[in-house]
Amino acid sequence: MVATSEHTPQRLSREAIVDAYLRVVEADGPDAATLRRLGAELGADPTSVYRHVRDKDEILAAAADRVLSEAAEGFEPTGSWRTDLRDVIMRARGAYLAHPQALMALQSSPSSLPDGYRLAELAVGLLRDTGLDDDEVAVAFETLEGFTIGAASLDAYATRESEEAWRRVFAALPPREYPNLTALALRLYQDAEQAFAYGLDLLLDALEARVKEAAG
Amino acid sequence: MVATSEHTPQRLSREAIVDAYLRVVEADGPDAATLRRLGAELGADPTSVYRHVRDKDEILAAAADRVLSEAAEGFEPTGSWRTDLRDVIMRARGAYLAHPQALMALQSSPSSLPDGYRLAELAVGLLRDTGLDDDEVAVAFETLEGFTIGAASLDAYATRESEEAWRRVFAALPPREYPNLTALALRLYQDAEQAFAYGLDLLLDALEARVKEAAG
DNA sequence: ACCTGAACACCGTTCAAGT
DNA sequence: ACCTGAACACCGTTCAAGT
Repeated sequence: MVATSEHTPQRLSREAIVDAYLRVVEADGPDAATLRRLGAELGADPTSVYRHVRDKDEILAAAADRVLSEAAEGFEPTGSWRTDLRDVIMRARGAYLAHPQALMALQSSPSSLPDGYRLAELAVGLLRDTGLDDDEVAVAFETLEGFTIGAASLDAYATRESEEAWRRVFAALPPREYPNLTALALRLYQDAEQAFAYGLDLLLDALEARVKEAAG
Repeated sequence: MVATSEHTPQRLSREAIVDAYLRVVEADGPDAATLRRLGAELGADPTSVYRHVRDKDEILAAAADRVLSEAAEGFEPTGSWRTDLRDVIMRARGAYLAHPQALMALQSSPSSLPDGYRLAELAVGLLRDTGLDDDEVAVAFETLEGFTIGAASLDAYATRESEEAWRRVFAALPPREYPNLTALALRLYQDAEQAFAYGLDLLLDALEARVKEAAG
């Protein structure tokens, strides 16, 4: 019966703040997650959170930690590096799609997340399993990271309307100067998930070819 | 001697505003380009620009148009789709690295740039030259677009310090739980340009293989 | 016809005051 | 020990007033 943290009924905590942040983003998108809105969500003054976190970036980092570690939950390796790497990357994409702002904030202020880097650890491990040397593993990891995070951030902010708007913009260009873009316009941006999978499989194809060539 | 636009010595114009925007970003980065700063740069009241543009997004779109069309200047096709596509993509990367905010703003509000889509037109044309069918050309274009824009936006905001911070974060993780990430930490983020080129060549390798396989 | 400047509705954040 | 609320230094933007 120690319960030192029990006898003061603390209304706020880092965990509650992260809960509120994730709830707001899932309900109304990343732009709705202002500190004033978090205060309302927590039934507290907007500035109360500063008792528990240094600044907003710390909330985003804590949220990123939770989202990333949840995305890694239940991963089961099959033994095939290609299958497993594809799984890991699809999980990372899901995390970025759901919480682009929290995850992107890590880029500008790298921080040491307690559980958040399991997917990255898995990806690096699987790349090393291929037998490629560590210098190539490093750039291959950066490639997959850039493609995954980059494509996901574009897709996270895209809507049915913005995709349609792009098709219209391209279709409306002067066909003399833009014969290919106008011809292709209506085929573009039909299915972001499928386009990502196509690109990812291209990258995995090429990596597999590099592995065979290095082994042969 | 018509000169209808001459007899009123207009201090501001869309062109002058875009000039000022590009100058500020090149001097002090995208975050410095506030409307108040643009006003100071133009020797005018911060709100004067609203006489010439609807909102800030319109300034960003006009700047994107200029940056993109300049990036396409001087392109000379060699006749090899792979060589030319690589050139086109590297030019697009340069534009995104220099003005990430202006170019990224296009994503959320697609607009019909007068000259800005020449690189996109070239990329689509080169992909069609491979002989792949138009549905595959569409997803291949989206793949290259996502990789190029995504990697460039990450790289645009990265600094020597943030890269070093990431290496330190990964190196400091508990090695029992993160054996691969800690082992690889110091090899990561050494040269963004080289890592991008590696990834781009992987994608081009895979596309070339798809072309051969479709032809054979 | 064009520019100014006060004002508005937002941000994240600080700090003295409350309980 | 924790929370409040006024206040500050910023944003982009609107609109009546000036020349």
